[in-house]
Amino acid sequence: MVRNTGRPGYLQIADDLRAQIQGGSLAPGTPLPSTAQLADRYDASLSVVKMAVGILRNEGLVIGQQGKGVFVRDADEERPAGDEQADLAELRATVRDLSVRLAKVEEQLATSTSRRPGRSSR
Amino acid sequence: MVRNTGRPGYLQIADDLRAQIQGGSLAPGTPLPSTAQLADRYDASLSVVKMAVGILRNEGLVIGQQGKGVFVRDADEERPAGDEQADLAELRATVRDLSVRLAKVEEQLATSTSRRPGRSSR
DNA sequence: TTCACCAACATAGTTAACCTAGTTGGCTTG
DNA sequence: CAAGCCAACTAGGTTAACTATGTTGGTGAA
Repeated sequence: MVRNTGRPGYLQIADDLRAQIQGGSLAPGTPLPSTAQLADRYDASLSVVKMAVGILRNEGLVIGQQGKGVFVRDADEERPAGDEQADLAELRATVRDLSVRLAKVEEQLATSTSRRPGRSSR
Repeated sequence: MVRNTGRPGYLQIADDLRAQIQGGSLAPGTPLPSTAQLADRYDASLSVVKMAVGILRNEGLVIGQQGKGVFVRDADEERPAGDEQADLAELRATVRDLSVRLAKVEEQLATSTSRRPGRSSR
C-alpha cells in the first residue's frame, strides 16, 4: 500500500485513516481494524502502524482502549467548532491546576504505600 | 529524569521540552540538544527521545533539519492563524492522561482503605 | 450454575539495531 | 593553495522483540 513517494509510511497510513474518519467511511464509535490487521492491509510493519495510530490518538481523532481496540471519536467532541479560542486559556489553566494537584496526590500515595506492598505483582 | 508517575516517558520529555519552549528557556531559532544529548540528559533511550521530538514536530513547535538539528520555531509564524488544532490535541492528550491517572489513584485509595490489598482479581 | 483459571488477542510503552541522508570540518592529494 | 574525499556528527525512518496490561471467551471444578 504505502507508495514510494518520499512521504513516510507512517504518515501515509495516518493520512489514509484520517481521511476515512473525516470522510465518514469510519463512523464514530466504530473500532479501527486491529494493529495486526492494519499492518497486513497496508503491507507495513506493526511499528509503523502503531506510529500512525499514535498520531491520530495524539490528534484526538481516535481513542485507544487497552485490550479492546481503537475507536473513532465523535466528531462533535473531537472538534469543537466555533470560537473556542477564549476557552482555551481557561482550559489550559484548569488542566495545569489539575496536573499539579494530581501529582501531589500521586506522590503522597506512592510514599504511603511503599511500606506495605499493595497491588504489585499479578 | 523521567519519573515513574505512570505518565509515559516520551510524553514527559515532550512536556518538558514544550514547557521550555513556551517558557522562553528555549528561544525560537535555537537548536534543541541533539537526540543523543537529550537521551543522556533524561536518562532515556534514543527511541523515546525521538518519539518526544516527533510529537513536538507534529505539533509544529519545532522543525527538524536533517544533518543539522532540531530548531525551535517562532511561536507566531509557525502556525496559520486560527489553527488551534495542535493546541487542542495537546490539551486533549493531557486531559486523557489526567483521567487515567486519577482513576488509578482512586482505585488505589479504594482498595487500600476498604479492602485488603487483594484488588478484585478480574 | 457459578466461580476460578487460562489462553488468545488487544493496545501501549520501551529498547535496540540498522539504514538513509544531510552537514561539517579536517586531511590528503594533485 | 585548492579540490575532493572522508570521518564524524546530525535527524529521520523502519523493523523486530520484549514487557505490561486490559478484555474476552472457553473450560473445568466445586
